[in-house]
Amino acid sequence: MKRINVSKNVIRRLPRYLRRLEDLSRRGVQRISSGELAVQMGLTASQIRQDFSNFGEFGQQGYGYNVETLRHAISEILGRSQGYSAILIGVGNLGSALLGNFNFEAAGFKMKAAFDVAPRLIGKEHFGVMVHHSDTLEEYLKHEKTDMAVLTVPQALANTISHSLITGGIRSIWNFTNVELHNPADSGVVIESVHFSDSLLTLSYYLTN
Amino acid sequence: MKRINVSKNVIRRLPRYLRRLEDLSRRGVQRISSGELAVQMGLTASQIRQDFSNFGEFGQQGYGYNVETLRHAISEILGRSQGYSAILIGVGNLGSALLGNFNFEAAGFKMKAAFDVAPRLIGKEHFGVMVHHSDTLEEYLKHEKTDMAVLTVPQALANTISHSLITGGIRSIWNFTNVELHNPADSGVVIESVHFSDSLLTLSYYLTN
DNA sequence: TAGATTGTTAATCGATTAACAATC
DNA sequence: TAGATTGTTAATCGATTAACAATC
Repeated sequence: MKRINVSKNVIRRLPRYLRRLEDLSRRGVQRISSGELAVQMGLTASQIRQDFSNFGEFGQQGYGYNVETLRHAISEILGRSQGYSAILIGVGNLGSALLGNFNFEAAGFKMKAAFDVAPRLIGKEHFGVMVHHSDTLEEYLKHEKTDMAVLTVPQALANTISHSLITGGIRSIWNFTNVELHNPADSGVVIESVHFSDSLLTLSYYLTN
Repeated sequence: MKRINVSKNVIRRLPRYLRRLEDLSRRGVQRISSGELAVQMGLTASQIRQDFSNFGEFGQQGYGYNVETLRHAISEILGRSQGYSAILIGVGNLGSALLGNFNFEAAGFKMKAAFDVAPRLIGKEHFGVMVHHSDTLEEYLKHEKTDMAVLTVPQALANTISHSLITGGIRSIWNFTNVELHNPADSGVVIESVHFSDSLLTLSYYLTN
């Protein structure tokens, strides 16, 4: 695999390809051409072939792509079989919703622990995950190498906890706080933010204009 | 305002500008140049001026931008004062999290009603919002012009309900189901999807590569 | 074999950056 | 006034699309 400087746009399309391929696989489709995939996804065949060619050669002339092979390849590119370890900070409504409904396993993450300050939660399992007091977070990180932290704390705490996580050696943060986290350029920590309000305001723009 | 064909990239940046300007406003900053804003946001001054120029002239030579004026202008461009009406379908963990924590008012939406099928919820207020039976959705839409529906139902129901919403005359759908909704090209319905798993897989990619 | 479709090179299109006259 | 900074035009860069030889 070459993978020299793959553009952000391409990377953002990979999960969409994966979702479509999983759907095709589920429906028993065994092969697909870039042309057909393009129609289904509202892209051009050229773009699809260009995108894939960033990572290798997955097709066959005259045939197209084997759905299962391609699905697996993209899954690997996205690192879904890496078995990353995860924790969640902030077991409120949203934190609970993620613990209870979101399939972390399917994305290749193992949810190891949760953290909160509410006495009623601490020391108990919540959706199968043990909740610890937030004060023990730094100690936890010292002993448990953790690849990803889901951040679902109140806005006021966002950067404080983010700082603890980064100095504690976390490798990435999935940020739901709607706060722009401060991340030193040299930290190497990956931050991916889900900004609900940005999304809704974008919708509002299209509604208005 | 010209607004001839504003690019998607520009539109996606607007909420970020707004967030930054609100922050500056809160901190009492009264004016800012494109150069300073660029440093704070990790963009170029050129890009910022280009972006704003899509919508009009908000600055002043030799001075820069008045924070409050600019904040208000972008807020209006995004339609935040339009007072849109909203409903939410699917009062599960995630639906509840949004009803309870997300500030719809701040984004210019009034949450009018919620829908679910669980008997324990129906007919009661949930975070100040009355929950109706999903069977009454079509009837509701006939009588109440509704600008936006938050879709937080299980995946299996996503496209069925989405279809009801579209035929019922909804103007937009904020989709949290992680399902690609089928939307007839001529429906004119705006669909904005928050794909949690796409976001996490993107994070996973950066972690892996 | 003939038809289909890939991976890649070349052409085009669009977005970002640079430059600068206008002017506060 | 001089310095600062805008809005916009021009230049550059990158991403998408088109074309096509290779080949299954």
